[in-house]
Amino acid sequence: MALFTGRVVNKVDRKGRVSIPAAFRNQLAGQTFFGVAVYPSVDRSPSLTACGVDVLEGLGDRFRATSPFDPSYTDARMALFADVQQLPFDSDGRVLLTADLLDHAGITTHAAFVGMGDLFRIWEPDTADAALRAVREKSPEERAQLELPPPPGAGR
Amino acid sequence: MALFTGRVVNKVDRKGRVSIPAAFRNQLAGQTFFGVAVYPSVDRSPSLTACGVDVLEGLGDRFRATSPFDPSYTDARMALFADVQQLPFDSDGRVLLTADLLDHAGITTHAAFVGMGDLFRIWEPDTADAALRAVREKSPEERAQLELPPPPGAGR
DNA sequence: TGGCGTACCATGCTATCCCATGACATCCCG
DNA sequence: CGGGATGTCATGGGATAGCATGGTACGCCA
Repeated sequence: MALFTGRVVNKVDRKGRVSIPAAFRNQLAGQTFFGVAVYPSVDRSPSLTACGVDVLEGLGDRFRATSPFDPSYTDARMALFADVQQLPFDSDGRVLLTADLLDHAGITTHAAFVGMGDLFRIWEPDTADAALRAVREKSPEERAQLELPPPPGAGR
Repeated sequence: MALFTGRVVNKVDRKGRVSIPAAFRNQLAGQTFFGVAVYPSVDRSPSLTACGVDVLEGLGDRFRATSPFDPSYTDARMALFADVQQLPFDSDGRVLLTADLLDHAGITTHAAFVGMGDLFRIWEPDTADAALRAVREKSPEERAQLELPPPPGAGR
């Protein structure tokens, strides 16, 4: 499974293309879709969140098991999929970020890729630094207490 | 399998023709019917819901497993299938939206395609934006709580 | 024969592909 | 341990095919 770590800054060219760091791209090899899924971060930070499409396909399968006429899941379907762009890699491992995405993150000439485990984020580099600094400046005690998901099989 | 994501606006010409976005159309390649199934959204929103015919075929198979004489399913058969139009792609990947469908969604010159996973919706663009805004403006906490289908194999 | 619906053709644009270049980092061999 | 060779990676630009869109010709049915 994909595990994204580290922080890399790459250049965005005049066409909006940007190389996905090779370390990230290699994590995504062997998927059904050779590219990334990117969406504006849900926490309203000026950043983009990215993952492999297999994550979305797992979600899609769950909806596929429901009736296409059941209105219960309409909001969830929109919230999850409407803002997601599936960006294919070109032959050199680059993707074309849409104007919407660039605008949301305030990215102009450079993009910072920040590993977050099974996801990664794309920032304007200065903004990324500020966000990282905020996390690092927490005291050791605070960092030790950061909320983690429960381990698998934990009681409910 | 088809996974529709993102939002695209295309033009509707004087004849009611509209290009299905290539990203969506390619998801539908290799189906038994080269086109889309479209019906007025059942949640009474002024939008159309669309999917590949394979989704409906799956539904049809479930009815096929029952007796054609069993009156229990008569209403469901009518409710589900009567309002569905199967619209074939022309040689350029366009479909001809009927006056009924255009009217239901209030579409005149432009149509917004919104990905919803295994389905997508077609809206009048401004109406789509309003609906999307309503979803986006939910807090991250609310969005995390949206009702999802149960994961496969979940208890019943 | 007229009207309408359908299929086919033409065009401009944009994204995609492909190749070239340069910078590193690594590896291998002396 | 040093230096050169090799391959990967990031980046830029130009050619090409695909896509969205508009228009026209044809055929069917009334």
